Amino acid sequence: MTKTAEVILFPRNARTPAQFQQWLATVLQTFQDYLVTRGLTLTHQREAVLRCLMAAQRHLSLEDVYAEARRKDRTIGRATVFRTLRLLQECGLVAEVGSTDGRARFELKADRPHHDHMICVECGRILEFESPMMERFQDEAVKRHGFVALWHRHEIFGRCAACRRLRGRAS
Amino acid sequence: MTKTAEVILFPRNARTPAQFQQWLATVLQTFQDYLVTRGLTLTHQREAVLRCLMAAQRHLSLEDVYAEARRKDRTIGRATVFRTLRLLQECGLVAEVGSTDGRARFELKADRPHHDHMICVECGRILEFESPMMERFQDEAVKRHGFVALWHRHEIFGRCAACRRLRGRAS
DNA sequence: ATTGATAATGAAACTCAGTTTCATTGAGTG
DNA sequence: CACTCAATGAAACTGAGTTTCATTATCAAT
Repeated sequence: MTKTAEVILFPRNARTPAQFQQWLATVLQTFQDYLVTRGLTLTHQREAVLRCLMAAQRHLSLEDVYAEARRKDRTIGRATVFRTLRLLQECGLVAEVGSTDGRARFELKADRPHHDHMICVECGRILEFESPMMERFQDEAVKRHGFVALWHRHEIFGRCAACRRLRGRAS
Repeated sequence: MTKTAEVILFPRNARTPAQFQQWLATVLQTFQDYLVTRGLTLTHQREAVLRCLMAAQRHLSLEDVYAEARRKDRTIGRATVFRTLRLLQECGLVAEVGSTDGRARFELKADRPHHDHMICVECGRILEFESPMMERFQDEAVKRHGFVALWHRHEIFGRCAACRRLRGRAS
């Protein structure tokens, strides 16, 4: 299987600095609210991890977040990043997404409405797409089986337009 | 409203012994054909791994296959099971499916038409379902982005009807 | 401020599924 | 038979993920 070095996120919708601040405040508040219900506090390390994810233009792995956070604070540890990512997943702010290199990657769910992923096996690029119709039929299928969905993962692996143009259609 | 045709395929549709033999022969032939193109041979160990997967009534992990194969042949090794599973994936006979316990699990793709999975986070049960409508909208989305799909993974994690009845709706 | 309780932390150790190494076996060919 | 090379299993290795543990930070109650 192809070993891709990096997962690239398609550029997110632009945000003005003011919009970003607004968004930041909201998300931080959400996180803090969750922490409070657990008797925990929003420390500067926890905030740093969340800020990394919010500023990132791509899906980050634990190691990515660790390296990035460490650039600003030499003392932050892997363990804290790990534990914070777990907290963020528990409160629903962050989700793990698929990757082609065996490392878990994370994205902010609060960022954009629900979307699925197309992952290029050639270059590792991740294309995000929405399909309300698919969501609808999924909901229907789930209900039909008496199931209650908590989260889902829909990843299509294949070859993106750019890679097909470059290398032709041959496998 | 369009009616989606979903089918619960687990437990799988019964096969008569004769039908099973027919199926077995076909699948083994497919595997051997692939091996030949690579200058490899269908050894009894490789056949054993494939037979385990075909006989199984559930999704097996590497360790499951190893234990099962070892029941019949004390000498078979983990490494061979691992390598055979890789070969089976390469030739498209087998696919990795999601799990809740961190161990990769495998299923025969040749067994049934394409289907997606609902995975109960409580009991780990996997419900398989088809939704042609979802497939259709997926194809559409893929085309729209100039993507060519090779395979995909659609897993819905949640709580199955039985577990909800048992434990109530509380999280 | 001082104390005591407890949350939080980072470095390092540990886990374990997954993967590779390597010496040996086996199957096929000339 | 000798030669080649695929195939194998045991054991060693890998590395992302996770836990441990000694230390530090926080904060409430003196």
